[in-house]
Amino acid sequence: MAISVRDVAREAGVSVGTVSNVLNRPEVVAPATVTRVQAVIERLDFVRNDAARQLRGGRSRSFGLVVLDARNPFFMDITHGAQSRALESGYTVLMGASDDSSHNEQRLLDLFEEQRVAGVLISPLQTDLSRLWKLRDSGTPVVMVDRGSGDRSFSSVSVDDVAGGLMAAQHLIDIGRRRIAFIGGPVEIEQVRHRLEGAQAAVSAVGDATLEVFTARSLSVLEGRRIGFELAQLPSNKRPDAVFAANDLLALGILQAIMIDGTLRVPDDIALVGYDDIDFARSSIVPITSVRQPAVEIGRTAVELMLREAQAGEDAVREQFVFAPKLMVRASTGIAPGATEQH
Amino acid sequence: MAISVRDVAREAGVSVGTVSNVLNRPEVVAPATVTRVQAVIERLDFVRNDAARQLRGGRSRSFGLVVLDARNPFFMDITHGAQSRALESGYTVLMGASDDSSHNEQRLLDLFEEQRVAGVLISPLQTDLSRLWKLRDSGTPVVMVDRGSGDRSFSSVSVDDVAGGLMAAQHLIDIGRRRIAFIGGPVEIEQVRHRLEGAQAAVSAVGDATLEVFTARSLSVLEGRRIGFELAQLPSNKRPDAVFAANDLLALGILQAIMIDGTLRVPDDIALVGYDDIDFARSSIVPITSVRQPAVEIGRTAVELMLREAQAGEDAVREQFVFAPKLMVRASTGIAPGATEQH
DNA sequence: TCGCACTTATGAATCGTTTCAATTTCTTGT
DNA sequence: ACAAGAAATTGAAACGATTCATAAGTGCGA
Repeated sequence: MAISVRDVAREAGVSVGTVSNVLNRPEVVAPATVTRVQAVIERLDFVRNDAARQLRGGRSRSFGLVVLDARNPFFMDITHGAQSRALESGYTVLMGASDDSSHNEQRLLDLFEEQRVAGVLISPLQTDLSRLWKLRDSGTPVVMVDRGSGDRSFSSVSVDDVAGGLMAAQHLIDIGRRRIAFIGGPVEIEQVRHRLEGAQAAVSAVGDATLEVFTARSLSVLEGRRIGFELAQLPSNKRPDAVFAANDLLALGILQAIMIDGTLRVPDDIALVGYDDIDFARSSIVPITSVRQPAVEIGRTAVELMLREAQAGEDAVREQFVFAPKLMVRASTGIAPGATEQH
Repeated sequence: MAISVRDVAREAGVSVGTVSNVLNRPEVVAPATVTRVQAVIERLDFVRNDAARQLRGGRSRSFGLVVLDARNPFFMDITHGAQSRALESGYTVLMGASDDSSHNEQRLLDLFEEQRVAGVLISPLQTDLSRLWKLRDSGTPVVMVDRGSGDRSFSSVSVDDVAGGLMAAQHLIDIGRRRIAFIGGPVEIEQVRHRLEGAQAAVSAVGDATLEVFTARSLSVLEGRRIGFELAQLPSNKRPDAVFAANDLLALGILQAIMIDGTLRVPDDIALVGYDDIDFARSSIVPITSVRQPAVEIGRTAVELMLREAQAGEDAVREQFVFAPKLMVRASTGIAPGATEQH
């Protein structure tokens, strides 16, 4: 059924080796031959079989990317950045989501290993990195995304989450809030823990400020809504006057719940800060103050480090790239609605 | 370096054929042998080489999915649905975005063809489907996603866009609007044309209603914002009193522009209807009335049809699955903000 | 005319898995 | 104890592209 190099070779009156050369290093083939073979390729609709190519070559020309949540615009942007950088160097990106389940994470890594991907970019769920060590030992370079490599044993691209958490909480304190709620989870996610850590640092530096932690089961709009209703129903003497959500999806859900409930006003009764600064944070009912992370850049840089590491081979230098977060202040912490927003 | 079936066979004292059987049909191998071989596999950290598998098998166990815009939550949801259904049957989904460029579309299809994917799911950009015919002729089943197959030559999963456009415009007319603007593009996208068609039908059925068309360069938030500013600056006698945007991203952008500009109120001065009903439509500054499409279901169903078609082989029955759209009315066309929204 | 260097082309070996016809081993009933 | 049939195992062939050592062809100066 399918046409192979052999068919092309026969039809063009050359050997298979020559066809392969026309495909991969035309400069070593006589121009006339190149033309003739290409004509036959065209005529027969020959399409290279990537599996055979890969089998012989040992490695594929794809990177595997494991994100925490494929439906979160933040990770979409990372993926986008990674794809575009990879494409520039002739690579493809296979993306999969672990969706807060380390079982899924394992499955994806197994899958990528079977595919002999040229490298794995991962925003790991667990603190246990042994699987990643094993992966690298078997010859697959690994780069951590949106997560630093504490001991510098992996290349990584991350944003300083402790600093981000700190600036979020500090901002709430600066606008006069004292009963702050941190909403985030699952705690397995390092990013969440770091943001909380930063917030705690800011709060404990102020005598009369308190930080109450609400654990979320996932970083989703739905979960945010659930918790938002819970908050809205608290008696006013138990209710926080500010919320710092571990990501924008949660923040959006919380905001929805508060609006639907209707008894509280944002930011008057409750101020709200999110994290990631996804596009939709600025266009929500009340535009949400959020900690910005350069998602597309993170994706691009991760692939960049990957390419370097793949090039260098065994004795690769591990690079840790850390971006600085930036607070985007909007109506949910006090800027009047309708006023020109910060960019 | 890497362990192969041969190594496992040697170590376990069996033939390679038996190792393969343990991997693929353990029921034909004696239980004791299965155990022994599996132990060796475990011990040596053997990982199947998918390329070799595929080469021998002729086809990969992945489907290729081409969407119009990977960062649009609507397509994210389709992807999500497709992934989850595919996984249930042991398949993987490779997703790529054409981003309004038929060049990208071609590149992706070429890539998928080289990979010998088990099938291609595509939301095609162009009306010219010859590439898809060729693809199918070469043995790759094709299913159209979010787009009907007019002549029933392909299996497809779509939503009745004409009906959707009609109900959107009809709703605007019902709430008393007469100067309606349709904002959408590029016109190459069939979905956009159909939605416009539906809107035109609704408008032309009412004597004093008019429909003005603004062509967008892309279906993005940014483009929506550009057009939104344009609208906001029109003198009141030239300004539409209602906008029907071809998707929610555009609608969101338009809304942002109007809010930033600050001279107009939604829905009082301009009512707004979007399309797709992405999660973020209901949590925007003014919750947006939108035409709902069951995105996750579309993805799942597309893979379902794909599986059937792949199973049936040559003489496959082409099925056209058409979902009905549903109007979700929210504040941007009049429901008081804060009131409980429709679900 | 010969020899040397250089350009082209060749085709067998290779990658690692799966398949399947052939062979060996095990059960059973008599 | 033996034949017949079932169960388990074997190993060579095949998938299709790439590589590389080798061979064939060309040009040119002596």
